[in-house]
Amino acid sequence: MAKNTDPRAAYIAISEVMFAADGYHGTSLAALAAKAGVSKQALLHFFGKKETLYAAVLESLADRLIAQVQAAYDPDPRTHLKKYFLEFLQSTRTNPADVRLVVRALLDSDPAARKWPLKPYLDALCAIARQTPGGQNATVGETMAWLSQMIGMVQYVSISATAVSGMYGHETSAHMFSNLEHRLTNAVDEFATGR
Amino acid sequence: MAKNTDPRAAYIAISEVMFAADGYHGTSLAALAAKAGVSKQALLHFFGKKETLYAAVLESLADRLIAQVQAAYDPDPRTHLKKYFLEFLQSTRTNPADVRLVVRALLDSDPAARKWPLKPYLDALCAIARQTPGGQNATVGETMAWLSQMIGMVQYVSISATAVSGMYGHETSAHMFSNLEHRLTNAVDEFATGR
DNA sequence: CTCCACACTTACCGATTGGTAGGTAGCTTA
DNA sequence: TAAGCTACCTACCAATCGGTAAGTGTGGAG
Repeated sequence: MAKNTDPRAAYIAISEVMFAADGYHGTSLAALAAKAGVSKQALLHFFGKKETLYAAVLESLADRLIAQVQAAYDPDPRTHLKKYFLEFLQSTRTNPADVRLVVRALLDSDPAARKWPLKPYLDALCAIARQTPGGQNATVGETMAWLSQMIGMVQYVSISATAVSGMYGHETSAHMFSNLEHRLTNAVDEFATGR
Repeated sequence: MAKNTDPRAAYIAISEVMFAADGYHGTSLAALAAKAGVSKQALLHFFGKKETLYAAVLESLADRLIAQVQAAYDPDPRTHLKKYFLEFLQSTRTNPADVRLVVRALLDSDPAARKWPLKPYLDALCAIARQTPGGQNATVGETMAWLSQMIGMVQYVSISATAVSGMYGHETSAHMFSNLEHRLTNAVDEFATGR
């Protein structure tokens, strides 16, 4: 019953890293099992299907993203947003798997399947943004549009960091991160004051 | 010899759409062949391996991206950039496959493999940006950092459009595009005038 | 008419895929 | 102690994977 020995959570953690690295189709049950040191059937025992395991990984990811938003809490919504985005940017350097998973989930999202595990995360950020002075005059659509651009910049910089490092050196890549810090802070101020 | 009957180009075009939709690992040779109305071996006859076909698709993509940059030419580099980014944004709505491919290529890019087919495209944009008054004071790293954020916003909005439409309605998604148009134009002015 | 390169084809291959069937060791509960 | 649950295991399966081998038909050059 102890959580530190919950095999299910351990399998999800291992699967997340591998799905993030190679995508859903690029990651086989056998490879996941080998990494976990068990047989395929240990995974199938808990999740039944590969698809269900992937869904569990995305759910766990969503929980972590929301927790990160809450961890950056500040009574002032503008400061809350700033703190969150800077920590979010920082976390993409120490833990790139999450961003890769989100982008892969976006790419693979089936419009027909209405299940969208990351919606609560976006809703949480949207609610905070609309508490700022500038956000009160903004519609949900405007707020979401702005949010997507914020998140998009962070995620794109993160996933392209590897390639950019290879092409132009890691200094250029590092520059992208520091440049983005200023841009994020400015953008939050811009939005929070209503432009 | 006539280009409109060149089977190789036709196979690349079909493969691009399918690789963009389902990724490299999610697209089988059999599926590609079925879409093209030929057998697997028709594809292997031209490309030898699936990997080579994928590389040809990326090369074709890079050519098209560079052509798009050149098509937006204007004697004034600032206008050139504005025209390009707006057309780039527009093209992501009419032809989402390209953006999806780029992002997938970024996600799947192997740091060990030094081949990076999209570098000429980035170099072309970088050269134009550094011709602007503000760009002349910027290092390559600063310019690349800025460029990545521009491209990142466009690409993220494009790939998340499907999911956002499902979650918040297509009006919100449309708002993201129009909002981004202004932001891109302003950002080019900001960069070109040196902040 | 012959030759031959081109653009394919069918037939087949071993390896790997996700998934099923059925068993088992160990702990917990009655 | 017997029953039952959890957390696995081995053994196996059909389908599909990327890729090879060996032709086939057609159209143009000599």
